[in-house]
Formats: sequence, C-alpha cells, structure tokens
Amino acid sequence: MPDRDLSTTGYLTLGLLAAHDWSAYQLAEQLGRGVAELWPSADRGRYAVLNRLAELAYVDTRLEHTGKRARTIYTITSSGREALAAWLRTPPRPPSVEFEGMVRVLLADQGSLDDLRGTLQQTRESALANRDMFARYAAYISATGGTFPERRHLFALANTFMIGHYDHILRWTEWAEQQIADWPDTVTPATANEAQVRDMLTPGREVWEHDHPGDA
Amino acid sequence: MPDRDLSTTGYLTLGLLAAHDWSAYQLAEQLGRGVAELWPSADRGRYAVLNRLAELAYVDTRLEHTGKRARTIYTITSSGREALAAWLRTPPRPPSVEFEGMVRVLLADQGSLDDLRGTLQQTRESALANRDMFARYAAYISATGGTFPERRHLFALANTFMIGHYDHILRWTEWAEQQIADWPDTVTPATANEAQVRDMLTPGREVWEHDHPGDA
DNA sequence: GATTGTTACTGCAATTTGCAGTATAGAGTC
DNA sequence: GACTCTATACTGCAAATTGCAGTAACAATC
Repeated sequence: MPDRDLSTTGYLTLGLLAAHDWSAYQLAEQLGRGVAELWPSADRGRYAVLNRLAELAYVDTRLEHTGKRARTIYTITSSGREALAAWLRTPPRPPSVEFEGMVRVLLADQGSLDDLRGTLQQTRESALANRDMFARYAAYISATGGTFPERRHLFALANTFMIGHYDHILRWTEWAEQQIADWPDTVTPATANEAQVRDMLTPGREVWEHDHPGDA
Repeated sequence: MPDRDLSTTGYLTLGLLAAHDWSAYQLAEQLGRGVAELWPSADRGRYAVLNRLAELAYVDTRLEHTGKRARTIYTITSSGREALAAWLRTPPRPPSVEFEGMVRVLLADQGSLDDLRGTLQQTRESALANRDMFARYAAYISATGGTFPERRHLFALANTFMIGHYDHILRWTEWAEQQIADWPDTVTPATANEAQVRDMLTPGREVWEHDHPGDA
C-alpha cells in the first residue's frame, strides 16, 4: 500500500496513463496544455517523474522508432493502477494560489499609481485571455468530446471551475480599478478615504460579485 | 538598476521592511500568517532570503539580545528602497493556482464516488474556513487598522479578493456536489448523462455564480 | 524543578525549476 | 537538391526551494 512515495505530478501522469499509453513527449505536452493551470509543473520535471514511475514499477516502458529517432512509450501496470486508486482514497491538499500581482498591490504605496494601474490592467488582461481559453475549451469538449471523451463529465466540472476562477479575477480587477480611480496617490487613501476603506472591508457588499459578463 | 536578481519573496520581505524594522523571526512569522495564502513560501526560505538581501546591500543588520539569546534586526537601505520601487515598475507574473483536489476530480473515474465526494467535501470545508478567516481579518483591519494601518486601503483590496476567491471555491464545490448527487458511479456519466454534461459545459449558465451567502 | 510553549534560528538531503543544449524528422520553398 | 523552419524527443546541470529535523535559550505554569 504505497501512499506518499510519489509526487502529485506523478499521480497525474499515472492518471493519464490509466486512459491509454503515451510517449514521454506526449505526456510532457499534455501536462503543459490546459492541466498546467490547475497543477503547474516545469517541463523538465515531467520527464523526471517518468523515471520515478518506472523505478516504482508503476509503468512499463518500450521503445518505438521513427527512422533513427527513438521514443519511449509508457504503459501503466496493475500495481500502478492500484497505487493511483490508493492515492485517490487519501485526503486532498487544500488549493493554493500564487499571486505576485497581489504582492505588488499590497506594497503599492512604495510605487506609483501608474505601477498599480499597470498591475491591475495586466492581471485583468491575462485573466480575460485565460477565461476565454477555457470557454473555447468547453465548446471544444462539448462538440468533440476532447482528448478524453470518457472523462468529459469530469472535465466539465474542472472547466467550469476554471472559467469561474478567471472570471472572478477579472471582476475583481475591474472593481479594483474603479476603487483606485479617484485616488490622488498610492499612500494617502489609507487615511483620507476612511469611508471608502471601511466600505471595501464591509462584508456582504461585494458589488463586483454580481452582474458579470457571461449572462445574457 | 537591479531587476531580476531577487525572488518575489525577497521583494515582499523588502516591502515589509519599507514600513519599519523587523527581526528575522518576525519577518518569517509575517510571511506565514495571511500573506502565505497569496504568496506561499517555506519557512526555511524566508530566512534564506534575508542573507540574499544583506548580500545585495538592500538591508542593514544589527544584533539585539534578550539575555543570552540573540536576534537579528533588519533595516532597509536606500538602495533597497530603490530596488523595491524599480521592481514595482516591472510587469507582474500572471496568478497561478495549485489545486491538487481538482487533479483528483479529473482522475475521479479511477476511484470511487466516495473518493470524489470526500475531495469535494474537504475542499469545501477548507474554503469555508479560509473565507471566514479573511472575513474576520477584514473586520479586524476595519476596527484596529491592523499591523499596517498606513496600508489599510491596499489590504482592503487584497482582502476583498481573498474572500471572493474562497467564496468562489465554496460555491463551486456546492455546485459540483449537486451535479454528482445523482451519479451512479464515477465512470458512466460521461455517456449516460449527455444532457447534463452539455449543460455543465454551456457558458452563461453558471448557476453557482449567483445567490451566494454574504448577501442579506 | 519539570514540563510545555514560544522565540530564534541553522543544517542538510531531496526535490524542483529554469535554462540551455543536442539531434532527428518532416514539410515547405526557391 | 539544398535550405530553412517547425515539431519531435529528449538530457545535463546549476541554482533555488522545500521539508524536516535539530538546537537552544527564555517564559510561564504546575
């Protein structure tokens, strides 16, 4: 009963292999496209984890050739399937965010208003791009079934989360841009705009939670 | 004009020092409480970054004593302030999430319905706890000004995001729990419940986006 | 005076990242 | 038929980061 001897990237890889065989390159590609927004990993690590999987005998390998160029194909073993199922029985780690832009917001009094505006603008733009990407992805899955037709119901759950997540960031940036619109600088609103600050901190009044795009 | 010679944790530390002096222990503590939800870092790394800051002459150090026990107090230098301001002028990295629970959702067909239910339940509970924590924090800042009264306007922006973020996770889990409520197992809904899957994937119908708690 | 908790860190192995590098295959193009 | 461009298919290595354990003094209670 192995349990914590493998990284989450390892179990994710095992999960892809549970559907069918993949080459190392394909696996690295899959973990980069789409899934990386949920579980980030460096390209280098995606290859490294395969050696670990082989070491634990969770996968079998075989070589295929295209002319002189070799590639390794991975197959999940029965003990690999068991390990994956065992892992799914363990409790999940809570989700975490890494939001460098928000660090910049917290320290914005050490920079200019334009710095702060720029941070919000870029955050908004990337959130918009990502939201649209997942929206297109939803349409693609709905139309074709996607790369894993047998998992479309699960992809639908995850995809809905991702759209909502980026939508939330988007609406927050729009709200924040409105909040700072009348700031004379990055420092004085702490004391000058007491009413506004209190208003921001008062729960139950998250205006930006409502009337977002996506509704007709 | 230094730019990328320091990690984000380094600039964050510099940002705390921009307000006033801190001991290494206090800095490590601050980066653990509250800010860790925005910019995660290992306890060990928070100490390591201080040596790097001293190396770059962005901080000065002095020793204080309580009996035989020493502690190092850090002060930001003028070149430290310049480096921080210069960093604030650079573009931010887009936010990223690490959501192990969602990996489990994607691979849920390799486990039981109870596994999936457990993942959603634990995600929901931790999101609820975190949302309430930030809600209490908002009340605390509103009442006392918090640890950085001069930054309360910036904390208000960040805090509002965090509450909305955990609220979004919470509402998504509740929605997802409803979606899987009538699933007979983790595999068949892909083909058996085509209408439901299509419904989940259809944009503009995120029911869970609306009528959330926090409203009267 | 014994135990428990908080302050105040350091050492080290293992993992992970980031970047660069190598080399073949195939498709288009002049 | 030589040339460029992109995709395939990875490996090596330094640097950064994590996770965990360990040390030790002070502070308060039992």
